[in-house]
Amino acid sequence: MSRPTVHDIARTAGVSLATVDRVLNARPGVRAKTVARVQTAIRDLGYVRDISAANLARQRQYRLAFVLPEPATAFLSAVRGAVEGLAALAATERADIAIVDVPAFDPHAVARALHDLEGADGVALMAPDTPQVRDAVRRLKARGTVVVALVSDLSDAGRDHFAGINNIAAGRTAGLLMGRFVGPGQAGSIAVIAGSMLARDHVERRKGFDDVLQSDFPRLRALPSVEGRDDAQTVARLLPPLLDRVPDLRGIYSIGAGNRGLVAVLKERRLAGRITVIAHELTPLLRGSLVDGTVDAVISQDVGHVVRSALRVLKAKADGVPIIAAQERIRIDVFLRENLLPSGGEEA
Amino acid sequence: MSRPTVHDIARTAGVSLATVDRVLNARPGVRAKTVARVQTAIRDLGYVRDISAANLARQRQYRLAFVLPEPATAFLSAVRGAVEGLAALAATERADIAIVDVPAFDPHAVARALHDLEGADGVALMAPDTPQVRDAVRRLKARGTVVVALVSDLSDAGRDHFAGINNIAAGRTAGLLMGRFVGPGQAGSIAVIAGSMLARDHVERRKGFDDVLQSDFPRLRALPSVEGRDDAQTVARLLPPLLDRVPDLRGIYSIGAGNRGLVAVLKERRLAGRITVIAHELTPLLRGSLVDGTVDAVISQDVGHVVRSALRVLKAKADGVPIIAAQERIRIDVFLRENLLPSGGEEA
DNA sequence: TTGAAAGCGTTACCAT
DNA sequence: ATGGTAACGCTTTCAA
Repeated sequence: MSRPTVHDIARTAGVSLATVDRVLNARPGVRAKTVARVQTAIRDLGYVRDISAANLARQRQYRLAFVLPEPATAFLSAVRGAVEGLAALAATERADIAIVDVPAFDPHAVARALHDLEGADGVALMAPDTPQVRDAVRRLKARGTVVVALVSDLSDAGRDHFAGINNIAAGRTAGLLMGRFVGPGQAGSIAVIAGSMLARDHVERRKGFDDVLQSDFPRLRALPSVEGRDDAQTVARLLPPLLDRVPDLRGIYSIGAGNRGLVAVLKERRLAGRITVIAHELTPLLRGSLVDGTVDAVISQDVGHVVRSALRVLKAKADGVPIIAAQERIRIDVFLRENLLPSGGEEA
Repeated sequence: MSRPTVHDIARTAGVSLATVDRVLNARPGVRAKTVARVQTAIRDLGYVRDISAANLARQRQYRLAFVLPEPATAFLSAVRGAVEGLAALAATERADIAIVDVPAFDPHAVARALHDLEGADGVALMAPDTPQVRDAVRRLKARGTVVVALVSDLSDAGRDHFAGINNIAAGRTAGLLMGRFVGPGQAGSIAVIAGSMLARDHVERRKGFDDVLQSDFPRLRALPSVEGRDDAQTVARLLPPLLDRVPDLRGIYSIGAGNRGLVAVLKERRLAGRITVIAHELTPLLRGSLVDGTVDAVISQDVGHVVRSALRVLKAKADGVPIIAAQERIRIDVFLRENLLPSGGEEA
């Protein structure tokens, strides 16, 4: 025997297909008694609905958008690539996904972009956690659009879900590796490069890092953040003076992007391999730097996962069906020289 | 306008639905000229097939099996859980998944089990890489069944695909972490506990571990493997005499299962936190051991990924459609105290 | 409150 | 070599 269908239910309950459908979708216009009869049949037969067939018949189309910052860092390009790939697939599954670019670090531009997105079923958003952004998100939500924060969280009130890693834990992981790699009982300074302290993910990573260093490696001192604006040029300009001032440098923690600048400085000063360097997001540059020993560890998140998770949540919340929380937890990946995958860090 | 359908193709090409279908599925019985006309229409309209509708109409049922060793270790239970979960989902997608238990380390039992699986569309198999197993696999394949090796590889001739991590790289990762965690320039011995040297994954991990220690940390000496048979009791029995003989022990590398025995011995001897311990597979026990500091790092593979990947490959190969290699690469996960996820290590 | 019948996009059988 | 038509499991419109 194969799986029971709506026809089977209709037959055993002695009603028509239409009535079965009404009960199945909790639509009104059915007597309580009839509902009960159908429910019984459903239970007895162990019926489970064929989602594909349902969607086929329903012809549902989801209107979704991903809002991403510009200009693109290597990491953001990877995110964009993942979204584009998913958009192609999602088209098959009745979802239209638009990508909207917005200047980074510009809350007003984000607000404008969100305004234009009125009427969408769902929006995934990577933006600074500022009042303007939160207001715009609230307005969108009031219109019935589902909003998911991507990679960098927005405060609870402002979004329906967060798709990304726990950035405090990511910072703690970096701190633990830094302490252990520098060596037991070693003393010295650790330089920290961040993109912007407007970016909530950066703030959180810094906090986690500091916490672990303080509690577990008190002889290591984390210096104040250099703000590199996620830009290689800026990092290359700000880092050397810092290095000149710090005689006991044991490591560098790069929280955000602009790592090309960092790597260039390290090589120029012949520091590559002589101090412990930890950075975020497995870009091609950092992959190469792991291989040649310039960087010791990369803390990462699988952009494919993040984006797919955001899409799943967007669809689920748009339909009002519950999400499986455990399934949407994004792992904090640790990459070292030896556990790099042959090519892209992608999977499914 | 919505997406073009077979009807649109039929209309613009001036043929019937049946002919369109023949072309779409590369079935014979269509004049080259007609094929060309249809192809053109397909291209012009930018047609992409609706998989759900196709599957609905096709009513294909896949008969699949996962062959797993008994008795179950914690890791194997996780694998089984993942398969069961997937089986529930897969039922929705027209796949029947059976789980077949086979005594571990018994190649003949595996061969018998495979014999009984004749007629299946696909089999995922976790078994020792021995001649009997390889022969049985070849017989299955001759009957048209797709065979995927799971977690532990079978030599190339014997299977269609391997779903699992690169175990040499996993061993190298363990070696790198061991060397760096023990500390720069430190000398001493590392004990190695394996399950069985019949298990190909264990052999490969050992090799990778040794290679890195030799090349990058020559002052660390890896001792000959203790064979714990993946059993806590056995490990607890064999480990103490070894510890007594080694005065300069700096670390322990546990390649397989039976880690409850290892942890017990470490605590009894008050070694917990005093030597570097690295093990495989994020079981509840090892998760707890990371938290309390008994174990320093766990190299792992996401069983959910492994199992889903095996299923995808099984279906694809059964249908003769190509797989996307990059998508089926399983990551080597590194878990430390700080990057543990709240609950199960599952995701999607 | 209920039912009949026509779709959704694809495939498959039976004619021609 | 090609076409007509009835499925597949579900939803939806219209009528009763």
